[in-house]
Amino acid sequence: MSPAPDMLFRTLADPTRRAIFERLCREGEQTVGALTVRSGVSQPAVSKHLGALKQAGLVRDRHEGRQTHYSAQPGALNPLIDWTSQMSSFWQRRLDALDDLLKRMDQ
Amino acid sequence: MSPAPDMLFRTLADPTRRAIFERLCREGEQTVGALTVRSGVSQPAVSKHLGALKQAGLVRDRHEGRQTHYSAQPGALNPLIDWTSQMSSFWQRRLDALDDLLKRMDQ
DNA sequence: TTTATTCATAACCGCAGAGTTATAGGTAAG
DNA sequence: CTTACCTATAACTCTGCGGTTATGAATAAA
Repeated sequence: MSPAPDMLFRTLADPTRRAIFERLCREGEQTVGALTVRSGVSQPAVSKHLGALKQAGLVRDRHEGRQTHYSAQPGALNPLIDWTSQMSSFWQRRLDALDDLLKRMDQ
Repeated sequence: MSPAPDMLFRTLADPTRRAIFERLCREGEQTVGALTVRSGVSQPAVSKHLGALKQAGLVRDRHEGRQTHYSAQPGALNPLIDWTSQMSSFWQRRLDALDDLLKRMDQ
């Protein structure tokens, strides 16, 4: 029920938006114009995606003159990592319990 | 561009569907009826969500008489883990490069 | 000052998808 | 055989959102 993973999943669900985030991770800081070029969509669309990414805490913006530079925000993926490892631990724990049970039945 | 993370993100983006998956991870195998009870939505809605989860490889179904048991499929989250760690490694690598540069400028 | 550039916002459109009710298929119970 | 139960599918509605074009605001260039 924690809101953090929800926001991240919804934000990263869109392929275009995730592609933008990936580019920022791979290539570092980019201006809106640079991001727009190979995005396959219009500049306003890119701006909206960047707004969503920013609201999810996935990117940071830095204004310099008349252009805005965006960069990926590292730690933002942590809730996602936490969630996945938690899910993994759940079924792992249940496997352990099953293993335990079988071992005790063995004796 | 790999299709695996895309499917997982889209499937897990919906809160209701993710809640169902979480329950299966926490509590293990469940029938459709049991999952419907505290889901807040109708039984057909739950069935559709389970269908989506199954298509994404996140759950497995087991037919027993007139009821169907669903269980979480452990390894299915691996592409997600890979993707996040890859993104993390990207900006980590760039931070290392920056660190290197600063160190060399220092001398 | 005027013009050009860069980005964000507004207003609108179309569609994917999450929800519903109704119902069919298959299995257990009477 | 008939009835009741469990799940899946069909058909439909409606909202959210990703896309567009048009335009505004701010800054650089001429």
